[in-house]
Amino acid sequence: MALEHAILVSLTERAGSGYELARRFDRSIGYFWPATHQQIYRVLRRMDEAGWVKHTEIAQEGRPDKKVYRVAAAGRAELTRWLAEPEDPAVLRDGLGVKLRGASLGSVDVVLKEIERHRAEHATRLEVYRSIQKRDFPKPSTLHGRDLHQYLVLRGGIRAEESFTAWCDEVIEALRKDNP
Amino acid sequence: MALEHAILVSLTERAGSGYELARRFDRSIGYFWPATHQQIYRVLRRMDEAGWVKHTEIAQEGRPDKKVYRVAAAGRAELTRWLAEPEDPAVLRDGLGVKLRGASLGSVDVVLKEIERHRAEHATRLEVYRSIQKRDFPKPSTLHGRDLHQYLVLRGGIRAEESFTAWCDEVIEALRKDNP
DNA sequence: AGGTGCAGTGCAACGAGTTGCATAGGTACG
DNA sequence: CGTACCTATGCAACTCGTTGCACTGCACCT
Repeated sequence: MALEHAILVSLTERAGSGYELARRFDRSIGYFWPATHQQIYRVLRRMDEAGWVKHTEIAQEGRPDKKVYRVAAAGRAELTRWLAEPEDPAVLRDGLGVKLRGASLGSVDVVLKEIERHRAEHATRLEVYRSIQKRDFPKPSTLHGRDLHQYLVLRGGIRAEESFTAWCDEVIEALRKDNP
Repeated sequence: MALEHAILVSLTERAGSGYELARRFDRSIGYFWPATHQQIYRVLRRMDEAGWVKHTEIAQEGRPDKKVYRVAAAGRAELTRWLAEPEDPAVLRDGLGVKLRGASLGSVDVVLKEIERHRAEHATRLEVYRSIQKRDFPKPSTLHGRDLHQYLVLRGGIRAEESFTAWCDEVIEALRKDNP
């Protein structure tokens, strides 16, 4: 599995503390692999014990000390091993589909409102992603290597949110027509 | 949370055994909420103890006995309660994004092959969904109520797979151009 | 003076999902 | 005849993810 690997990818790009990693996940890698600070701390300790990463304690003024992690040789080896290993395709998992499926057992109107709410949230995420795209990748055709990969991951997030909001629109329209 | 509720929705439509439910999940509800037989058996027992469902043991010839579950009053109440309750929007979680992000740390070529493989799998799922759509919902504009909801859920699965395969295509093309 | 929020790490308990295995009889194939 | 797959249920162990909490100290707002 992969929180280990997601962290290794992030740490290879740049060393950082658990806290910093948690914030990075909220942005970039988190589009495809969300994680809370709790998970991250636990996995960091595990990887430290396994020798995949090393940490240095850094004393700070006015702030708590922090542990900055770097990827060790064993971690790099594990990462390349994992990159070459096939992975099971992901599955969708969204309670909203279950709600829609069961809508007629409760109030269709309430479920409709819920779908509108989700649509709004996903549209907000979409706007966030689009503004990142504009800011960080204004000329996609000029990208290469790591920057290109990062851009393509962002594109995945954008496409997923576009598709989801479009589905919500289809559902909302159909339910409105059916439920006058 | 929601495996309970997914099962309640499915059982409300039609009573069934754990085994049957597992197979139903492989098809319809599983597009949005996959579950293994293990999870289903465990949750069924839990719901039985809680009085949300009742079971009848049915002896069969040439086959093992089975327990057919029906939704009880408490289960119906729980289901309508849950339907009215707001739910957190789902997040994407796909290791493929992490691999792409880290591609330059290993072999871009190997990651590209992996993406092609995922594309093929998702395309297969998409074809399955489309054939279900053709077979079960040839005239979507005539649908109402529960049938309409079921159709719209399927549409969600179709849209998700379409969007994913299109993203894979974008990635494959971009990586090929970048990696001659 | 008190509340909120940020930076920073962490424990403990729980809930959800995964994997391997066990049992058992029937059918179908080579 | 053996193997493999289908129906049918379930235990045990494990990993993964979630939630609530604890502690420190500074900055900012009202």
